[in-house]
Amino acid sequence: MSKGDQTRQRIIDAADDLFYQKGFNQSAVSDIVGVTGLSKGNITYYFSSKDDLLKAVIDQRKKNIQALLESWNETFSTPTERLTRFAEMLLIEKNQLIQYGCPMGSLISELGKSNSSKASEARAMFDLFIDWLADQFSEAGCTRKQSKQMALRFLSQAQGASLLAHAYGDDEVIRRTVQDLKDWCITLSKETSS
Amino acid sequence: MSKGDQTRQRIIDAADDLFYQKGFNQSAVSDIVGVTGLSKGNITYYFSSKDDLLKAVIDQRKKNIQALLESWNETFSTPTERLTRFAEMLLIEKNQLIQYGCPMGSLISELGKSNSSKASEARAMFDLFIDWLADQFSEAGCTRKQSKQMALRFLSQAQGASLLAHAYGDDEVIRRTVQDLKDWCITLSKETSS
DNA sequence: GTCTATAAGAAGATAGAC
DNA sequence: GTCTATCTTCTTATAGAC
Repeated sequence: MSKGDQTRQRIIDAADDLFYQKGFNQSAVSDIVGVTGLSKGNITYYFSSKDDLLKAVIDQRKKNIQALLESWNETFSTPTERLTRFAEMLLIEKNQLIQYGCPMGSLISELGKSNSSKASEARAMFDLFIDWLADQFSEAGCTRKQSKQMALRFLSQAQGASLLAHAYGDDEVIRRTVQDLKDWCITLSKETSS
Repeated sequence: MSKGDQTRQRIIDAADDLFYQKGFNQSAVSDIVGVTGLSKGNITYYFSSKDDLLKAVIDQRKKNIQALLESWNETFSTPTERLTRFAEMLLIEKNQLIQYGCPMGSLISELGKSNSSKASEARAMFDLFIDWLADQFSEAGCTRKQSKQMALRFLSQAQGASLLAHAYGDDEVIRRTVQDLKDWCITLSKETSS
Protein backbone atom coordinates (compact mmCIF):
# COMPACT_ATOMS: atom_id res chain seq x y z
CA MET A 1 0.00 0.00 0.00
CA SER A 2 1.46 3.35 -1.08
CA LYS A 3 1.87 6.22 1.35
CA GLY A 4 -1.08 7.99 -0.24
CA ASP A 5 -3.28 4.94 0.20
CA GLN A 6 -2.19 4.65 3.82
CA THR A 7 -3.10 8.24 4.55
CA ARG A 8 -6.40 7.82 2.76
CA GLN A 9 -7.11 4.77 4.87
CA ARG A 10 -6.26 6.59 8.11
CA ILE A 11 -8.78 9.27 7.22
CA ILE A 12 -11.51 6.76 6.43
CA ASP A 13 -10.91 4.86 9.66
CA ALA A 14 -11.03 8.02 11.76
CA ALA A 15 -14.19 9.18 10.00
CA ASP A 16 -15.77 5.76 10.42
CA ASP A 17 -15.31 5.91 14.19
CA LEU A 18 -16.43 9.53 14.45
CA PHE A 19 -19.53 9.12 12.31
CA TYR A 20 -20.49 6.17 14.49
CA GLN A 21 -19.73 7.71 17.86
CA LYS A 22 -20.84 11.31 17.27
CA GLY A 23 -23.12 10.95 14.27
CA PHE A 24 -22.41 12.17 10.75
CA ASN A 25 -23.83 15.68 11.09
CA GLN A 26 -22.15 16.27 14.43
CA SER A 27 -18.74 15.18 13.18
CA ALA A 28 -16.53 17.89 11.71
CA VAL A 29 -13.43 17.67 9.56
CA SER A 30 -11.61 19.33 12.44
CA ASP A 31 -12.46 16.25 14.53
CA ILE A 32 -10.62 14.10 12.02
CA VAL A 33 -7.71 16.52 12.20
CA GLY A 34 -7.67 15.99 15.94
CA VAL A 35 -7.70 12.20 15.68
CA THR A 36 -5.28 11.70 12.78
CA GLY A 37 -2.96 14.65 13.31
CA LEU A 38 -3.27 15.40 9.59
CA SER A 39 -3.96 18.89 8.38
CA LYS A 40 -7.35 20.02 7.16
CA GLY A 41 -5.97 20.70 3.72
CA ASN A 42 -4.52 17.23 3.42
CA ILE A 43 -7.84 15.65 4.23
CA THR A 44 -9.45 17.76 1.53
CA TYR A 45 -6.76 16.55 -0.86
CA TYR A 46 -8.14 13.01 -0.48
CA PHE A 47 -11.81 13.83 -0.05
CA SER A 48 -13.02 16.99 -1.72
CA SER A 49 -16.22 17.09 0.32
CA LYS A 50 -17.67 15.64 3.49
CA ASP A 51 -20.19 13.71 1.43
CA ASP A 52 -17.34 12.08 -0.50
CA LEU A 53 -15.88 10.95 2.78
CA LEU A 54 -19.23 9.59 3.92
CA LYS A 55 -19.47 7.61 0.72
CA ALA A 56 -16.00 6.13 1.31
CA VAL A 57 -16.94 5.20 4.88
CA ILE A 58 -20.16 3.51 3.75
CA ASP A 59 -18.29 1.66 1.01
CA GLN A 60 -15.79 0.38 3.55
CA ARG A 61 -18.54 -0.72 5.90
CA LYS A 62 -20.27 -2.52 3.06
CA LYS A 63 -17.07 -4.37 2.19
CA ASN A 64 -16.62 -5.36 5.83
CA ILE A 65 -20.20 -6.62 5.99
CA GLN A 66 -19.77 -8.64 2.81
CA ALA A 67 -16.56 -10.18 4.13
CA LEU A 68 -18.29 -11.02 7.43
CA LEU A 69 -21.24 -12.69 5.73
CA GLU A 70 -18.97 -14.66 3.41
CA SER A 71 -16.94 -15.87 6.38
CA TRP A 72 -20.15 -17.06 8.04
CA ASN A 73 -21.13 -18.86 4.86
CA GLU A 74 -17.81 -20.68 4.91
CA THR A 75 -17.72 -21.41 8.64
CA PHE A 76 -21.26 -22.72 9.02
CA SER A 77 -22.86 -25.30 6.78
CA THR A 78 -26.53 -24.91 7.72
CA PRO A 79 -28.81 -21.84 7.53
CA THR A 80 -29.86 -22.37 11.13
CA GLU A 81 -26.28 -22.12 12.35
CA ARG A 82 -25.75 -19.00 10.25
CA LEU A 83 -28.88 -17.31 11.53
CA THR A 84 -27.85 -18.19 15.07
CA ARG A 85 -24.50 -16.57 14.45
CA PHE A 86 -26.24 -13.44 13.25
CA ALA A 87 -28.24 -13.28 16.48
CA GLU A 88 -25.14 -13.80 18.58
CA MET A 89 -23.50 -10.84 16.88
CA LEU A 90 -25.75 -8.66 19.04
CA LEU A 91 -24.23 -10.17 22.18
CA ILE A 92 -20.68 -9.91 20.89
CA GLU A 93 -21.12 -6.25 19.98
CA LYS A 94 -23.34 -5.38 22.92
CA ASN A 95 -20.97 -2.92 24.58
CA GLN A 96 -20.73 -0.83 21.45
CA LEU A 97 -24.46 -1.14 20.78
CA ILE A 98 -25.21 0.13 24.28
CA GLN A 99 -22.84 3.05 23.97
CA TYR A 100 -23.49 4.23 20.42
CA GLY A 101 -26.37 2.18 19.02
CA CYS A 102 -26.19 0.16 15.81
CA PRO A 103 -23.68 1.64 13.32
CA MET A 104 -26.09 0.97 10.46
CA GLY A 105 -29.39 1.77 12.12
CA SER A 106 -28.33 5.02 13.75
CA LEU A 107 -26.73 6.29 10.54
CA ILE A 108 -29.70 5.36 8.37
CA SER A 109 -32.05 6.95 10.88
CA GLU A 110 -30.01 10.13 10.90
CA LEU A 111 -29.59 10.41 7.14
CA GLY A 112 -33.20 9.43 6.50
CA LYS A 113 -34.34 12.74 7.95
CA SER A 114 -32.48 14.63 5.23
CA ASN A 115 -34.37 12.74 2.52
CA SER A 116 -31.27 12.86 0.36
CA SER A 117 -29.39 10.37 -1.76
CA LYS A 118 -27.11 9.76 1.19
CA ALA A 119 -29.90 7.87 2.91
CA SER A 120 -30.21 5.33 0.12
CA GLU A 121 -26.45 4.77 0.09
CA ALA A 122 -26.54 4.03 3.80
CA ARG A 123 -29.55 1.78 3.36
CA ALA A 124 -27.45 -0.45 1.12
CA MET A 125 -25.82 -1.75 4.31
CA PHE A 126 -29.21 -3.04 5.42
CA ASP A 127 -29.74 -4.57 1.98
CA LEU A 128 -26.66 -6.74 2.36
CA PHE A 129 -27.95 -8.22 5.61
CA ILE A 130 -31.51 -8.59 4.36
CA ASP A 131 -30.47 -10.38 1.19
CA TRP A 132 -28.19 -12.67 3.15
CA LEU A 133 -30.85 -13.40 5.78
CA ALA A 134 -33.40 -14.09 3.05
CA ASP A 135 -30.96 -16.51 1.44
CA GLN A 136 -30.74 -18.43 4.71
CA PHE A 137 -34.50 -18.66 5.07
CA SER A 138 -34.83 -19.74 1.46
CA GLU A 139 -32.22 -22.42 2.00
CA ALA A 140 -34.19 -23.53 5.06
CA GLY A 141 -37.17 -24.20 2.82
CA CYS A 142 -39.15 -20.96 2.84
CA THR A 143 -40.63 -19.45 -0.29
CA ARG A 144 -38.91 -16.41 -1.75
CA LYS A 145 -41.59 -14.06 -0.48
CA GLN A 146 -41.65 -15.61 2.98
CA SER A 147 -37.87 -15.43 3.17
CA LYS A 148 -37.84 -11.71 2.43
CA GLN A 149 -40.48 -11.04 5.03
CA MET A 150 -38.72 -13.09 7.68
CA ALA A 151 -35.42 -11.38 6.90
CA LEU A 152 -37.06 -8.00 7.43
CA ARG A 153 -38.57 -9.13 10.71
CA PHE A 154 -35.25 -10.59 11.86
CA LEU A 155 -33.40 -7.36 11.19
CA SER A 156 -36.26 -5.35 12.68
CA GLN A 157 -35.96 -7.19 15.97
CA ALA A 158 -32.23 -6.63 16.04
CA GLN A 159 -32.69 -2.92 15.37
CA GLY A 160 -35.34 -2.52 18.04
CA ALA A 161 -33.14 -4.24 20.60
CA SER A 162 -30.15 -2.11 19.66
CA LEU A 163 -32.11 1.11 19.93
CA LEU A 164 -33.51 0.31 23.37
CA ALA A 165 -30.17 -0.95 24.62
CA HIS A 166 -28.63 2.33 23.50
CA ALA A 167 -31.45 4.39 25.02
CA TYR A 168 -31.20 2.72 28.40
CA GLY A 169 -27.55 1.72 28.50
CA ASP A 170 -28.73 -1.78 29.35
CA ASP A 171 -28.27 -5.09 27.56
CA GLU A 172 -31.30 -6.90 28.95
CA VAL A 173 -33.40 -6.34 25.81
CA ILE A 174 -30.50 -7.55 23.69
CA ARG A 175 -30.14 -10.74 25.67
CA ARG A 176 -33.85 -11.50 25.49
CA THR A 177 -34.04 -10.67 21.80
CA VAL A 178 -31.09 -12.92 21.01
CA GLN A 179 -32.82 -15.73 22.87
CA ASP A 180 -36.03 -15.12 20.91
CA LEU A 181 -34.18 -15.11 17.60
CA LYS A 182 -32.35 -18.32 18.54
CA ASP A 183 -35.63 -19.98 19.46
CA TRP A 184 -36.96 -18.87 16.10
CA CYS A 185 -33.99 -20.55 14.40
CA ILE A 186 -34.58 -23.78 16.31
CA THR A 187 -38.26 -23.77 15.35
CA LEU A 188 -37.28 -23.20 11.75
CA SER A 189 -34.78 -26.04 11.96
CA LYS A 190 -37.43 -28.48 13.23
CA GLU A 191 -39.93 -27.47 10.56
CA THR A 192 -37.31 -27.99 7.88
CA SER A 193 -36.26 -31.43 9.05
CA SER A 194 -39.86 -32.62 9.38
CA MET B 1 -54.15 32.35 26.85
CA SER B 2 -52.20 35.61 26.80
CA LYS B 3 -50.49 36.88 23.66
CA GLY B 4 -47.13 35.89 25.09
CA ASP B 5 -48.34 32.37 25.78
CA GLN B 6 -49.70 32.13 22.26
CA THR B 7 -46.39 33.16 20.74
CA ARG B 8 -44.56 30.76 23.00
CA GLN B 9 -46.87 27.98 21.88
CA ARG B 10 -46.36 28.81 18.21
CA ILE B 11 -42.61 28.50 18.68
CA ILE B 12 -42.90 25.16 20.46
CA ASP B 13 -45.21 23.75 17.81
CA ALA B 14 -42.91 24.82 14.98
CA ALA B 15 -39.87 23.41 16.78
CA ASP B 16 -41.72 20.18 17.51
CA ASP B 17 -42.38 19.63 13.81
CA LEU B 18 -38.88 20.66 12.75
CA PHE B 19 -37.08 18.53 15.31
CA TYR B 20 -39.13 15.58 14.14
CA GLN B 21 -38.84 16.13 10.41
CA LYS B 22 -35.24 17.39 10.16
CA GLY B 23 -33.76 16.20 13.43
CA PHE B 24 -32.72 18.36 16.37
CA ASN B 25 -29.15 19.08 15.30
CA GLN B 26 -30.15 19.84 11.73
CA SER B 27 -32.86 22.26 12.77
CA ALA B 28 -31.79 25.88 13.16
CA VAL B 29 -33.48 28.78 14.87
CA SER B 30 -33.65 30.40 11.44
CA ASP B 31 -35.89 27.50 10.36
CA ILE B 32 -38.33 28.43 13.10
CA VAL B 33 -38.14 32.01 11.88
CA GLY B 34 -39.11 30.78 8.44
CA VAL B 35 -42.08 28.77 9.70
CA THR B 36 -43.50 31.17 12.27
CA GLY B 37 -42.56 34.49 10.69
CA LEU B 38 -41.26 35.61 14.07
CA SER B 39 -37.87 37.25 14.41
CA LYS B 40 -34.82 35.49 15.75
CA GLY B 41 -34.67 37.89 18.65
CA ASN B 42 -38.24 37.22 19.65
CA ILE B 43 -37.66 33.49 19.74
CA THR B 44 -34.66 34.09 21.98
CA TYR B 45 -36.90 36.20 24.21
CA TYR B 46 -38.97 33.07 24.96
CA PHE B 47 -36.21 30.50 24.84
CA SER B 48 -32.77 31.71 25.77
CA SER B 49 -31.08 28.69 24.21
CA LYS B 50 -31.80 25.93 21.75
CA ASP B 51 -31.55 23.43 24.58
CA ASP B 52 -34.26 25.31 26.47
CA LEU B 53 -36.48 24.97 23.44
CA LEU B 54 -35.73 21.27 23.17
CA LYS B 55 -36.73 20.82 26.78
CA ALA B 56 -40.03 22.59 26.12
CA VAL B 57 -40.70 20.40 23.09
CA ILE B 58 -39.98 17.23 25.04
CA ASP B 59 -42.19 18.41 27.91
CA GLN B 60 -45.03 19.02 25.49
CA ARG B 61 -44.58 15.61 23.90
CA LYS B 62 -44.59 13.98 27.32
CA LYS B 63 -47.85 15.72 28.22
CA ASN B 64 -49.38 14.58 24.94
CA ILE B 65 -48.26 11.01 25.60
CA GLN B 66 -49.70 11.06 29.11
CA ALA B 67 -53.00 12.38 27.83
CA LEU B 68 -53.06 9.69 25.15
CA LEU B 69 -52.39 6.88 27.62
CA GLU B 70 -55.00 8.19 30.05
CA SER B 71 -57.57 8.33 27.27
CA TRP B 72 -56.79 4.70 26.43
CA ASN B 73 -57.20 3.77 30.08
CA GLU B 74 -60.64 5.36 30.07
CA THR B 75 -61.76 4.04 26.69
CA PHE B 76 -60.71 0.42 27.16
CA SER B 77 -61.50 -1.69 30.21
CA THR B 78 -59.09 -4.61 29.69
CA PRO B 79 -55.29 -4.66 29.37
CA THR B 80 -55.57 -6.75 26.21
CA GLU B 81 -57.69 -4.12 24.52
CA ARG B 82 -55.27 -1.40 25.60
CA LEU B 83 -52.22 -3.27 24.35
CA THR B 84 -54.02 -3.90 21.07
CA ARG B 85 -54.67 -0.19 20.79
CA PHE B 86 -50.98 0.49 21.32
CA ALA B 87 -50.10 -1.86 18.47
CA GLU B 88 -52.66 -0.26 16.18
CA MET B 89 -51.07 3.13 16.79
CA LEU B 90 -48.30 1.99 14.45
CA LEU B 91 -50.82 1.52 11.65
CA ILE B 92 -52.58 4.80 12.34
CA GLU B 93 -49.30 6.73 12.28
CA LYS B 94 -47.67 4.67 9.55
CA ASN B 95 -47.38 7.46 6.99
CA GLN B 96 -45.44 9.65 9.38
CA LEU B 97 -43.36 6.72 10.61
CA ILE B 98 -42.39 5.89 7.04
CA GLN B 99 -41.48 9.47 6.24
CA TYR B 100 -39.67 10.56 9.40
CA GLY B 101 -39.36 7.53 11.67
CA CYS B 102 -40.62 7.39 15.25
CA PRO B 103 -40.62 10.86 16.89
CA MET B 104 -39.33 9.35 20.12
CA GLY B 105 -36.94 6.75 18.76
CA SER B 106 -35.23 8.95 16.22
CA LEU B 107 -34.76 11.78 18.72
CA ILE B 108 -33.42 9.49 21.44
CA SER B 109 -31.08 7.84 18.96
CA GLU B 110 -29.80 11.21 17.81
CA LEU B 111 -29.32 12.70 21.26
CA GLY B 112 -27.87 9.48 22.63
CA LYS B 113 -24.75 10.03 20.52
CA SER B 114 -24.00 13.26 22.37
CA ASN B 115 -24.01 11.45 25.69
CA SER B 116 -25.47 14.52 27.32
CA SER B 117 -28.27 15.20 29.76
CA LYS B 118 -30.51 15.88 26.78
CA ALA B 119 -30.58 12.17 26.02
CA SER B 120 -32.03 11.26 29.40
CA GLU B 121 -34.71 13.92 29.06
CA ALA B 122 -35.75 12.46 25.73
CA ARG B 123 -35.65 8.96 27.15
CA ALA B 124 -38.37 9.98 29.59
CA MET B 125 -40.81 9.70 26.67
CA PHE B 126 -39.96 6.02 26.42
CA ASP B 127 -40.39 5.66 30.18
CA LEU B 128 -43.99 6.80 29.97
CA PHE B 129 -44.82 4.08 27.45
CA ILE B 130 -42.81 1.41 29.22
CA ASP B 131 -44.41 2.09 32.58
CA TRP B 132 -47.86 2.09 31.00
CA LEU B 133 -47.17 -1.12 29.06
CA ALA B 134 -45.83 -2.78 32.20
CA ASP B 135 -48.99 -1.77 34.04
CA GLN B 136 -51.06 -3.53 31.40
CA PHE B 137 -49.03 -6.72 31.63
CA SER B 138 -49.21 -6.62 35.42
CA GLU B 139 -52.96 -6.20 35.26
CA ALA B 140 -53.06 -9.18 32.90
CA GLY B 141 -51.48 -11.30 35.62
CA CYS B 142 -47.75 -11.07 35.00
CA THR B 143 -45.25 -10.57 37.80
CA ARG B 144 -43.71 -7.14 38.15
CA LYS B 145 -40.42 -8.28 36.67
CA GLN B 146 -42.06 -10.11 33.77
CA SER B 147 -44.21 -7.09 33.04
CA LYS B 148 -41.22 -4.80 32.77
CA GLN B 149 -39.44 -7.21 30.45
CA MET B 150 -42.47 -7.65 28.23
CA ALA B 151 -43.00 -3.90 28.07
CA LEU B 152 -39.42 -3.46 26.88
CA ARG B 153 -39.86 -6.15 24.25
CA PHE B 154 -43.15 -4.66 23.10
CA LEU B 155 -41.61 -1.23 22.62
CA SER B 156 -38.52 -2.77 21.07
CA GLN B 157 -40.60 -4.43 18.35
CA ALA B 158 -42.40 -1.19 17.64
CA GLN B 159 -39.10 0.67 17.36
CA GLY B 160 -37.57 -1.90 15.07
CA ALA B 161 -40.59 -1.82 12.77
CA SER B 162 -40.57 1.99 12.71
CA LEU B 163 -36.89 2.14 11.87
CA LEU B 164 -37.15 -0.31 8.98
CA ALA B 165 -40.32 1.29 7.67
CA HIS B 166 -38.50 4.63 7.66
CA ALA B 167 -35.40 3.15 6.04
CA TYR B 168 -37.32 1.51 3.22
CA GLY B 169 -40.32 3.81 2.91
CA ASP B 170 -42.49 0.74 3.19
CA ASP B 171 -45.13 -0.28 5.72
CA GLU B 172 -44.91 -4.04 5.30
CA VAL B 173 -42.79 -4.55 8.41
CA ILE B 174 -45.18 -2.38 10.37
CA ARG B 175 -48.20 -4.40 9.29
CA ARG B 176 -46.55 -7.69 10.16
CA THR B 177 -45.28 -6.39 13.49
CA VAL B 178 -48.71 -5.11 14.44
CA GLN B 179 -50.14 -8.53 13.65
CA ASP B 180 -47.48 -10.20 15.80
CA LEU B 181 -48.12 -7.86 18.70
CA LYS B 182 -51.88 -8.45 18.42
CA ASP B 183 -51.32 -12.20 18.43
CA TRP B 184 -49.20 -11.71 21.51
CA CYS B 185 -52.09 -9.87 23.17
CA ILE B 186 -54.53 -12.65 22.31
CA THR B 187 -52.18 -15.28 23.71
CA LEU B 188 -51.84 -13.21 26.85
CA SER B 189 -55.60 -12.90 27.06
CA LYS B 190 -56.10 -16.66 26.85
CA GLU B 191 -53.45 -17.35 29.46
CA THR B 192 -55.08 -14.89 31.81
CA SER B 193 -58.58 -16.27 31.45
CA SER B 194 -57.43 -19.85 31.94
C1' DG C 1 1.60 14.85 -0.61
C1' DT C 2 1.30 17.88 3.01
C1' DC C 3 0.98 22.03 4.89
C1' DT C 4 -0.75 27.09 6.32
C1' DA C 5 -3.88 30.63 5.49
C1' DT C 6 -8.16 32.27 4.42
C1' DA C 7 -12.43 32.72 2.28
C1' DA C 8 -17.48 32.46 2.78
C1' DG C 9 -21.15 31.15 5.04
C1' DA C 10 -24.18 29.40 8.89
C1' DA C 11 -24.89 28.66 13.52
C1' DG C 12 -26.18 30.08 18.41
C1' DA C 13 -26.40 33.74 21.45
C1' DT C 14 -26.34 38.88 22.85
C1' DA C 15 -27.36 44.08 22.86
C1' DG C 16 -30.17 47.48 22.45
C1' DA C 17 -33.86 50.30 19.79
C1' DC C 18 -38.81 50.63 19.41
C1' DG D 1 -43.22 41.86 23.23
C1' DT D 2 -41.02 42.30 19.06
C1' DC D 3 -37.74 43.80 16.20
C1' DT D 4 -32.90 44.78 13.77
C1' DA D 5 -28.13 44.56 14.16
C1' DT D 6 -24.05 42.46 15.68
C1' DC D 7 -20.75 39.30 17.97
C1' DT D 8 -18.42 35.12 18.16
C1' DT D 9 -17.61 30.74 16.99
C1' DC D 10 -17.74 26.86 14.07
C1' DT D 11 -18.07 24.66 9.58
C1' DT D 12 -17.07 23.50 4.86
C1' DA D 13 -14.42 24.48 1.10
C1' DT D 14 -10.63 26.83 -1.57
C1' DA D 15 -5.94 28.89 -2.74
C1' DG D 16 -1.51 28.59 -2.84
C1' DA D 17 3.30 27.84 -0.59
C1' DC D 18 6.58 24.14 0.31
